Amino acid sequence: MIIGHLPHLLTPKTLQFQKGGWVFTQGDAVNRIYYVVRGRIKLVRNTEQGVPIIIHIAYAGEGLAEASLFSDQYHCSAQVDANTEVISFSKGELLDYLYQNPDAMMDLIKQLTHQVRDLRMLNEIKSIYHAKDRILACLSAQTPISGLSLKDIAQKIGMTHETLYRTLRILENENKITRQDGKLALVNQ
Amino acid sequence: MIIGHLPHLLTPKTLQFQKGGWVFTQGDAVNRIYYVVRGRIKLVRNTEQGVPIIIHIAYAGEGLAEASLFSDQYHCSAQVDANTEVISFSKGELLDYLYQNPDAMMDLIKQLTHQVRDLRMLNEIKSIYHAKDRILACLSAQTPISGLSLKDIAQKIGMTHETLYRTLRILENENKITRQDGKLALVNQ
DNA sequence: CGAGTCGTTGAACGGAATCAATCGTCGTGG
DNA sequence: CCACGACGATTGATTCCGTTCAACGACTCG
Repeated sequence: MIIGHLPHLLTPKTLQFQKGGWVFTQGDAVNRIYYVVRGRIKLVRNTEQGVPIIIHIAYAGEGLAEASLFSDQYHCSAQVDANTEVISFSKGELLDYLYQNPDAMMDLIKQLTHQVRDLRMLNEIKSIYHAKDRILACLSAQTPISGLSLKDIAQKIGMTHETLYRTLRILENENKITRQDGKLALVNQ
Repeated sequence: MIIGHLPHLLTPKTLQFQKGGWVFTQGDAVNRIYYVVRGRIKLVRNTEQGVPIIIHIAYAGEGLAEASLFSDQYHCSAQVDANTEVISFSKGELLDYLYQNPDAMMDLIKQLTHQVRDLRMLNEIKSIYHAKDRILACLSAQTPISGLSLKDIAQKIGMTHETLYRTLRILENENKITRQDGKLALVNQ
């Protein structure tokens, strides 16, 4: 994560939010850049047609709308979905610091390229129609799901939690996967 | 795209591929970084379980596995899915150039953050169950689909082309969308 | 001219969503 | 401390709709 590499002079601020709160709302001026430390945050965009659409659900370790580093206003709202802790940095300070530290920039590029890779993979996993195959692909691909509840995993791979529970049960009975205290693992055939 | 900002001294190479050809294969040493100029390339990973999984399908304008900038071997294979033109740069030269040009790095960061945003949004769109809603969300969200065939769009938003055709017809009849020479557009209610 | 691909429509099936109910746990406040 | 509410995990029954398989016309490219 970006956080580990940032010097303290960047005046990070830690904030606690309760479910339902707003970290920022669409149209707000972008002054600070946020990262989720604990909890879960929903990014929602109000479209011109009036129908709000979910853009992303951010979990611990993720940044909120990093693209806002380069825009003046947030293009979406960030609604807290569970009790959550976020850390924030001044956008200006962050940009200045990056610009003067090639190593930090390169590091950020590295993180972003890995994020892109993971997201692309997740996208393809979501294209798999059958729940069984999707779950197996998710496990084969080492999609980062550690620390997530089953419900969150279901959300992440695009199926209802009911279907995830049922299909895990089937895969377990078929000896394709194992479950020990919530951790899923493939059985190497 | 990154390409526009790169100086000619980076010795770009342009290559043509026919369907079925391989740009690189899993395990190859990463010497060059590729971008799709025209056509379509499938990224495939062979998992330890032996089942190959599709990681991504790259269209014109996209980079292939930018994450490989920071690794020694490709972690997937790139198979040409249609007659395709790619441009490539030396990995070493590219890294050196970036490292010495903060503006170029910042520019790359900007592109990557936007890519991340787009991918996150696409991910959420794919979580929408009903075909109608998914298509409408895709159009509302201004997902970049221009230039893609309907078949490619179907692939991108995770449904079969048959379903896309049928649902577009329904949405057209319901006056929710319009189609003029293949271009889709929302009807502003 | 033929192969390949895209766009399109039809019919049938299967499986994932949906709604609903239960149980256990954890945190919170009275 | 206990009651209550919130939430995760789980299972059941039903409905619906997206996939699948199949077929066809139009078009392009070699």
